[in-house]
Amino acid sequence: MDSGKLVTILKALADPTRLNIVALLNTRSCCVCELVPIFGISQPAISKHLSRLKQANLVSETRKGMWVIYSLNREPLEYVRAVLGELPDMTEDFKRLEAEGLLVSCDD
Amino acid sequence: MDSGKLVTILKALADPTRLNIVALLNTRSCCVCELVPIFGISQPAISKHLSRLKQANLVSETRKGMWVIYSLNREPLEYVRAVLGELPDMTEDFKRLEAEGLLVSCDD
DNA sequence: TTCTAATATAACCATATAGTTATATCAATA
DNA sequence: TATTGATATAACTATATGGTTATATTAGAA
Repeated sequence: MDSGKLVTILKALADPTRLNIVALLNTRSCCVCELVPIFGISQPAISKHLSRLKQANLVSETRKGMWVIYSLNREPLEYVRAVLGELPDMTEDFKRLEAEGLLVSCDD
Repeated sequence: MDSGKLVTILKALADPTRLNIVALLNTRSCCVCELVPIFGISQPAISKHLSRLKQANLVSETRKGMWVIYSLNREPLEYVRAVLGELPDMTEDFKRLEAEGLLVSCDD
């Protein structure tokens, strides 16, 4: 399990404002100036949220004249769904831990 | 979209240690004392992580003598997968926002 | 009952996060 | 070129987070 990539995406999603941005962008792409009045927080705050989403590859931007249009990338969402739907089998890790003496037995 | 419930689960998952605990518990249930040496952090740190997971209903505990055995609840994972797989249609919200004059048009 | 082992909670600390205001950047237009 | 409007970045602040050590709780064993 690529814990790092997954954590980046999960952290990006784990905020109500960003989650709602994702939902809005799922319906249609928006520019920054549209999102500002919707959420009632400052424009820099929205920009930072979008930057966080972009860093997780959850959104893409295209400049259109004065505006920057953000749109949703669904692949990271599908990645999360895939990993959570089929968590890795850690049996081998348990065996390795046992071999390393890291696995305490507690009679369960 | 119940943003609050989803955010609680996502925040609980958005940490490498907790994500790995979830993966381990997916393979088999563990007591706290097994997890401590695996992650190389203090017992209270593990307890706090488990408490965070429990608060999101991602794990259940049963006491077994001196030990507390933690096991994975898969329902919250399925909930996340379901929501991310079918994000709500926000078309009505866009209409409402437009009616409230909150939707700036930027010619896209 | 006393002692020991497993777990949870409290108090604390350093860093991350989400917001703010001020300012810089950049594209369109006068 | 100068100005304006949209967005990004910088600097800052308050709170949340993830770790620590110390201590309380709880169950079993002596």
